[in-house]
Amino acid sequence: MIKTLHQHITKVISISENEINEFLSLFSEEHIRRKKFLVKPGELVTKEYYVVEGCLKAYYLDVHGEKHIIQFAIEDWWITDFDAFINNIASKLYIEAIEDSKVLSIEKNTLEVAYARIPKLERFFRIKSTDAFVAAHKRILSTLEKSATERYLDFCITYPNITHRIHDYHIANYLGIKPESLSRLKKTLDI
Amino acid sequence: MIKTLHQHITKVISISENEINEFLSLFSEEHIRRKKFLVKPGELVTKEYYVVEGCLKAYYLDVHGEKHIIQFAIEDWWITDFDAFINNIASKLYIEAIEDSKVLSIEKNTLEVAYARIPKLERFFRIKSTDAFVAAHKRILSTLEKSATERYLDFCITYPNITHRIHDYHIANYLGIKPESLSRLKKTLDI
DNA sequence: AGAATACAATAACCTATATCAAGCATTTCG
DNA sequence: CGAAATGCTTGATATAGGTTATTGTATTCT
Repeated sequence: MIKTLHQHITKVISISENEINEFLSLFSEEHIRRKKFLVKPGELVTKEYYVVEGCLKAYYLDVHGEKHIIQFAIEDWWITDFDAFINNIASKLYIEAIEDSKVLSIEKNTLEVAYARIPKLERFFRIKSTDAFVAAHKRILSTLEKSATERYLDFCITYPNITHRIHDYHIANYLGIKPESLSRLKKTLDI
Repeated sequence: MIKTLHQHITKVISISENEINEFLSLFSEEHIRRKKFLVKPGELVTKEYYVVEGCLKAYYLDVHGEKHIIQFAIEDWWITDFDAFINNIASKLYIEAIEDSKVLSIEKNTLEVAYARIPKLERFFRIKSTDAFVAAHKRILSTLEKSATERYLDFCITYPNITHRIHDYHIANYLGIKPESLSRLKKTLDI
């Protein structure tokens, strides 16, 4: 279980066996059932989660009660409310399991201590952050530039492994359209 | 000129005078005239820029030749094509001065060497990256959730210092709407 | 198995923003 | 200085996607 995280890290930085084992020992294994929550609005978010197995979604409700999915996370992805986690503020997000899932969690305080003991980890998380930043930028571009149909096709290509695991209304929500519109859009694609 | 960058960094991390001066010495001052480019598509992006004075925009042209502004940068902001810079790939962006501007630039290689000599800098750029990531996420949320009018009001509140310095068609472009729509939208706000 | 619930598809109508086109004001430049 | 280019506003019309409602089909629960 820890092994996938081990590989995930050593893919990005070179680090001694001692150091990485010390770091991995700081994570806790958590099991979370479908429809249960890792994070709810108003809570402080003290942990960051690495997904070992399953599928989760991060979403929030806007002032009109509309749900907006920000991120899906499957195996080998990180998920948390980064805004809340980084800035020590109350979460605005729900993070909910779509499937029964297994995650590895680490406390923010623990992570800070680890940064001090093993500076290479700063590098790992800096790289992860910039990657995430670039991905977020790409998503901004796609909403600015593309029609719902194009975004749906992009989604299918980029996340083939997620598409068949989650409902259409989740995808519609992620794309920022209504399920009815996604349905209409899919019909025109079949022709 | 270097002083604003000095303050910018010491606001975020604590670092000795020797270390920060060593780091600051790695930057070059560049002057760039209105309508001139720091970056053009197809180029490798080897530098990151800190704006000391002036105003710049980062934009790209989509397959239909439509222009999309990703970011404005004024005094005390960083700008580059982060995707190209981080992943050593050809840029897809234009970075163009809207006003005559002064920037401090640092080479990627130089920055990597600086990370090795002064590990605290990893921390600084990790924090900057996560901040940028969170800001990008907020922008995603706002395009998913808000009307053009709401986004315009947000823009005016968030960037009061930019609004009066750039043309409406730049703002429209940033908001993802046509100048005509922004004009109409502003008319309804006056009532 | 049968009832209840959740999800997907479709249709008719509505709204925000795009598109196309024209006119006016302001800035830029020979 | 005057002509040209640039930017803003306004009007008429088009379109993507939203809203509401209905029906059919799969899941889930007891």
